Amino acid sequence: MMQLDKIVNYHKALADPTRMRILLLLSEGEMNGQALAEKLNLSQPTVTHHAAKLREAALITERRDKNVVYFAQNPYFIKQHAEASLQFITKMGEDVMTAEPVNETLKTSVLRNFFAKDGRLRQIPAQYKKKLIALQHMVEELEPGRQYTERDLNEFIKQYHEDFATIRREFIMHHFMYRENDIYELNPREQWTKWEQVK
Amino acid sequence: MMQLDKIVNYHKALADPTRMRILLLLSEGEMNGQALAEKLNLSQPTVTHHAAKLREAALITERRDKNVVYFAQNPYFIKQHAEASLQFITKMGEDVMTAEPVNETLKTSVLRNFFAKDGRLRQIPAQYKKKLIALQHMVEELEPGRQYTERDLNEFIKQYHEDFATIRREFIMHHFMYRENDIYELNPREQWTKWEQVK
DNA sequence: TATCTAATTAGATATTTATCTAATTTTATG
DNA sequence: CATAAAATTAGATAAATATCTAATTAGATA
Repeated sequence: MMQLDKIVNYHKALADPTRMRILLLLSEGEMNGQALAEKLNLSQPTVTHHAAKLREAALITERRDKNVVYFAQNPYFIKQHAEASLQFITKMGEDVMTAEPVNETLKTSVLRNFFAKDGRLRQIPAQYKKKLIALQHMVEELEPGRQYTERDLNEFIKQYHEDFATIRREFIMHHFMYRENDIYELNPREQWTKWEQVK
Repeated sequence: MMQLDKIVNYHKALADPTRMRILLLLSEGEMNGQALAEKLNLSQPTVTHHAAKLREAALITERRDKNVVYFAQNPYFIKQHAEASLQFITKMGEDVMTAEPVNETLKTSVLRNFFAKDGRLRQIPAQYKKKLIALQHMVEELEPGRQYTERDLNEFIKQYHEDFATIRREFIMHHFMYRENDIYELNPREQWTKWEQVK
């Protein structure tokens, strides 16, 4: 099973005290290999070794400046993987959805189960398809062509959910919106993330 | 560092495909050792081995009936550990709290930062102390001596947060309330979880 | 070009660990 | 008490992996 390996690899990446300490150090900000080696009292090759594993699991990113490589946390993926894993293990994907409906489309069921009567988003779906449906539902209330400041957008999102930062990021990530010079604007619908047959 | 080992062990427990498959099977409901061995095509000792690791990490529970041992997921701890780990790595504990205040008590800052103006709980604090403060804040609005049905209690909690199930469980777990015959009631304040000097 | 620094790659070693078979323990039952 | 069924424990083995030193590569600069 594909999904399973991915999740196991995520946990393998975190199943080592040295790598955990690296992430901990990086939570303060980026660091280069040498600095990490020193802080951890390890050789540089050892740091390279662990960095490779963390990179494979998409938990860190790297940038090169001259001949020094700076490592940084990738908090978005750390969070995504943590949620996906929890979901996978406990099948909590369905916990809001009491039972998988048969006579209604996925979209209807997401709208019914993840949004409260007052229209607020109960929780961000962790399953990919469902998340996209929820995002799209919100994004459809934005005005095409209008330029939103970050503040505007945050306020808009807060109507639905407190965690505006995550949702704003998702809007960009899935190409519902784009940002230029700190101004956010809707993408044309054709560019919105397409996913397989969500009827 | 103590915390670190605990979190690493949690991930070690999940960093193996066999154990992941066990949890997956258990997400459907409890199973005994033989059944697991058969489903996984492994010997019974191997199952025992993995079960021990999962138990050490508090991810499963076991009950014995006659001479067969039934394993079951411990979804509460799975979730707790996932959140604690995420928190630990990304230091998200402070993410709602923009900066650690100096001139106000922890309690004031939790109330200010985790509760919205309308009184709702933005998110359940993941840090232990802060979580207790938030729980206590809510629990103080319950009537001493009143007997709450589960429905009553859910409604009460939903005033604050959608995830009433988790919060209800926390109320019990930290001895703010107790349940008897499906009726919930406040514990006297003296029994509420005491924590170190949260002034 | 020669040299210096940071990083990676290669290769070796020791530790951890997933799995098995065989033996033992636990609990129930004829 | 003898037998049976399920589980655990003991011990062995093979695979995975964390770490090191030595050698190499990448990039910058004198």
